[in-house]
Amino acid sequence: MQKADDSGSEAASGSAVDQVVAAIRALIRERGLGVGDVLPSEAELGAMVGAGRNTVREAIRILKAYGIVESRQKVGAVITDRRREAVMDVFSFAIDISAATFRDVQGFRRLVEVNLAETLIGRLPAATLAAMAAENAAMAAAEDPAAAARHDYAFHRLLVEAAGNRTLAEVYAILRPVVQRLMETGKTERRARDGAFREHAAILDALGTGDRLGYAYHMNRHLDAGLEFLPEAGRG
Amino acid sequence: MQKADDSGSEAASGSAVDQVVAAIRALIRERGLGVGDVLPSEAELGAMVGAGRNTVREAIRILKAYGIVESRQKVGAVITDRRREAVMDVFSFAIDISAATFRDVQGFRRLVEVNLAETLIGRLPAATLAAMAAENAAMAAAEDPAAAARHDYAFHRLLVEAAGNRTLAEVYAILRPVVQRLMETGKTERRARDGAFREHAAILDALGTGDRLGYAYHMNRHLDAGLEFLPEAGRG
DNA sequence: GCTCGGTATTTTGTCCCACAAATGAAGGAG
DNA sequence: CTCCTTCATTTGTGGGACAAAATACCGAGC
Repeated sequence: MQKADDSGSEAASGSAVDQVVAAIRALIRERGLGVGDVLPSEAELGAMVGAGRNTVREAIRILKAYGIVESRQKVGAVITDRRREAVMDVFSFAIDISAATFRDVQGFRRLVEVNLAETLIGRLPAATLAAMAAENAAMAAAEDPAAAARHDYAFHRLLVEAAGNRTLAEVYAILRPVVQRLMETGKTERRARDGAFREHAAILDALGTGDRLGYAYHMNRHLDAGLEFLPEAGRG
Repeated sequence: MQKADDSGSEAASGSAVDQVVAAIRALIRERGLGVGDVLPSEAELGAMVGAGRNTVREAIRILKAYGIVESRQKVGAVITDRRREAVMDVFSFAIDISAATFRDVQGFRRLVEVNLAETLIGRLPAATLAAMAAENAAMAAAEDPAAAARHDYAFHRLLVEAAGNRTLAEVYAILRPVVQRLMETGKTERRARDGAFREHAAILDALGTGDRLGYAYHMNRHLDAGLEFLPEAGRG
């Protein structure tokens, strides 16, 4: 009864569910569907691909988990874009994020943030600098590590967004759960939090005075310090 | 999709599937399950929560989409942590392609690739350099623009992957459709393709001789040239 | 003619059942 | 003791049924 072996369309990898996902992807692409458009009903999709409704439902369930569609009864599966929320949900699970992931993401931040000086210096509005200073002060004054981490992240987000590149900003939004959690582990000790505050201040100072070398130096130190509280296993 | 995560109980207002997801989360937390442990079978979970097997399957499907579990027949759903891959998969889904997007992505590439010199110079294996040269030659010799674009992208992928940062490599994999399409439009004219070939060669030369300024100069020029064939609208 | 309310219909949500496929486990033959 | 066969368990897929929700439609009343 299964193995319709439908040729012609996406020869997706393995399972029937994956094939349906691929078919829906193709459908979205070919028909140019965007946010607000509705997918065919589950029964229709099943007929199109030669799959049962259960299989189609599991495929749609994947897309829902991805934040790409929402389904409403009587209407069907509507295309949305809540992918960032989905990412937050993914990392809200109680599983610890591996040290290797932390290191890798921090390495990515180093590749990007340390080199932002060229783009930012001289082009950074005073308002942005002031906002960053405010976040830094709020971080130092925060009650708990989670709040401090939020302000720490906000500081860096302002920095990154000031570069004026949307792709970069979105990448940082994706990485936010990992980055912010790492920041949180680095805020439990008073000493470390004070160190981050001083590093932020030095970074701001370098940005204000146009000191590129100083910026790179302090940013490098700052990102290194963020990894200080990770277990030593799994170098990256 | 709530954030029950820390609260003691599992209120789980929403659908039955959401309740099962919450129950599994609670199970993972309470039993302290980690990577490698297996969840109870679908039938057992259904009995525990009072839900049908289909409902349980959809809940597990969400966790699979999140990269939290993998299921193998006869064994069951084993806990893994492929969340990073899952997140990247989410964002590789559908990217809108407009002139503004091209400009933005190219700007992101500039932020990253121009500054890779510090990381790469002196640490780039000869084999990688040779592979990049081979891709460059293949690009120049390619029959059609699409093939040339594939080799162009391969050249840059080798460069980026040589930095040894997984996050960066995965971000580039996400951007691949956009980047490669842009490369394709820049390969239709013979003159432009020859220019790209020479720029690649100059980049390789600078990498080989450790000429950081030369690398940055040529990479900047190269990325600029890639935008030459875009319509003028929407400056960045 | 227009508005309000009830009915009809479509579509998703959940459950049950059945069987196929995979695969680890147990048991038997050499 | 080892290898092979058989078995049992669990996921994978398909089909059917009914409930719930929400839109669409149609008729009654003003």
